[in-house]
Amino acid sequence: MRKKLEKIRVHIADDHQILIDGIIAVLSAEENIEVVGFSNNGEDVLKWFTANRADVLLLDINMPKVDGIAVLQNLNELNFQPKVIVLSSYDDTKLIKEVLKIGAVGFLAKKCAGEHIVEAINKVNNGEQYFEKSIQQKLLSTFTNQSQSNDFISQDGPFFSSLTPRELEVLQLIARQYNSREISDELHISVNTVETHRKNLIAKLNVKNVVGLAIYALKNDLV
Amino acid sequence: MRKKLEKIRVHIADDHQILIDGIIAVLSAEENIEVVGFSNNGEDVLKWFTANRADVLLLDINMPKVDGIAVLQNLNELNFQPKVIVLSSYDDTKLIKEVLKIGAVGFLAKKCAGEHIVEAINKVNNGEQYFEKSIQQKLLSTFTNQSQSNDFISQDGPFFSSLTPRELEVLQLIARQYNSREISDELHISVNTVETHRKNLIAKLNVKNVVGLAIYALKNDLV
DNA sequence: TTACTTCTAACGGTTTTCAGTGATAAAAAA
DNA sequence: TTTTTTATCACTGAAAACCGTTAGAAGTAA
Repeated sequence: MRKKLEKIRVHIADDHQILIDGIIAVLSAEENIEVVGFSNNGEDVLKWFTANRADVLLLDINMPKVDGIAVLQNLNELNFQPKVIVLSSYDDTKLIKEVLKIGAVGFLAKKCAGEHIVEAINKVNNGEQYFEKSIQQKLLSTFTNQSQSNDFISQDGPFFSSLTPRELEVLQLIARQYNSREISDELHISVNTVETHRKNLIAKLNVKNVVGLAIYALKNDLV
Repeated sequence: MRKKLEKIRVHIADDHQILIDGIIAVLSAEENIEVVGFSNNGEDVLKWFTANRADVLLLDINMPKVDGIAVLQNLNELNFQPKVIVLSSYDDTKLIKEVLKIGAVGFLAKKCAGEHIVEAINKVNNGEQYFEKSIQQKLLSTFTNQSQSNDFISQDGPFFSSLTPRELEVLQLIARQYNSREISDELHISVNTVETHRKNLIAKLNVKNVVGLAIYALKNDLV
């Protein structure tokens, strides 16, 4: 095991510098891990990775300018792709599935303890996936529900389908306090169409009303 | 200066354990600071302080069960009161004024660097206040605006009046997707009353509709 | 005492949302 | 090519939100 000499290169991306400093402090105790860079927004992450490389990227979803989702999508075009562990304030199963689809290999809720970061970094660097036990259970339970209720709309939304581009547009405008008529003006479509999109959004995201939509938009940085 | 022997006792309250671990790691480098406890929700903070004491409390606003605001209000009843530095995701001037009114003596946005924590802890322990420069400027500018526009309703809301406890309650329930009838059930008041509160909220916060209210609630960690 | 704030409640009317249903056409995927 | 997805539009009726205004009771502060 003379691999000990090669440290795992880690980049941290989060808009809360205080959290980055904290993680750096936690990781500094690890001999085989080295923090080689950090960014406070998605744009800087992408810039950094054009000129540098890291083995593992700790990526916050909720970031200004370019959000974590967009970062993940853009990272796919790199030659040397880092293993991405997503950091999130919310252990939302939809979000987890979303980021897994687009290349993340680990997921850490910010409410977890610092020691898990070390474990996560080591695991993903070894080619494994990393999830906390609580998240594992959540994922398993939803998968179970899904297979149980295979031919009707599950509680978690219709087959976890993601939003269409148009739905996203409508959602963003809703979160900007536009009402249906204003959205129809903005997008040059009928009010009826807007209301259809709105209804589909409420169903897909499994929320109760506009408030739920707004909160979803905000939590997912769509505003 | 033989006071060096007495370390500043710090308690950290945040629902993100990962952040707590980080701050602990940062503070562990300081000889005159000792982290003597932490909590992941407001209830635990209050429990801890009934049996223990600390010089400084780093308090997150956005916490489950009992939020930071409520913690601040309850801390006033303690015999030995800690100096409270509020941690927040957003450097919202309204929120800052709110927490200053109810006893906080420092304010740290989570996007700030870890080194500021040390500075903040030392300052408030010395009886001073602590704000970042960016926040200082923000506060100054709003105070300036306030004096300039003294006798009419400013863009920032009517005289920056803060929300009443009841309005806060209603707002929180709105942000949880409750409709007026459900809120009236929950609070045991008439639907009309709820709607009055709702109208006053929309006017006070200068938003357009429920969506605006929900977003305000989320941005100010009221959810 | 007066004035102010907060909480409560109500009325009348307009606008918007929401649920359900159905339908068409183009594009994309199988 | 057939099927599915996406985007579009329409109608209805019920529920909810929104607007403006008024007003009493209770508590607090000047």
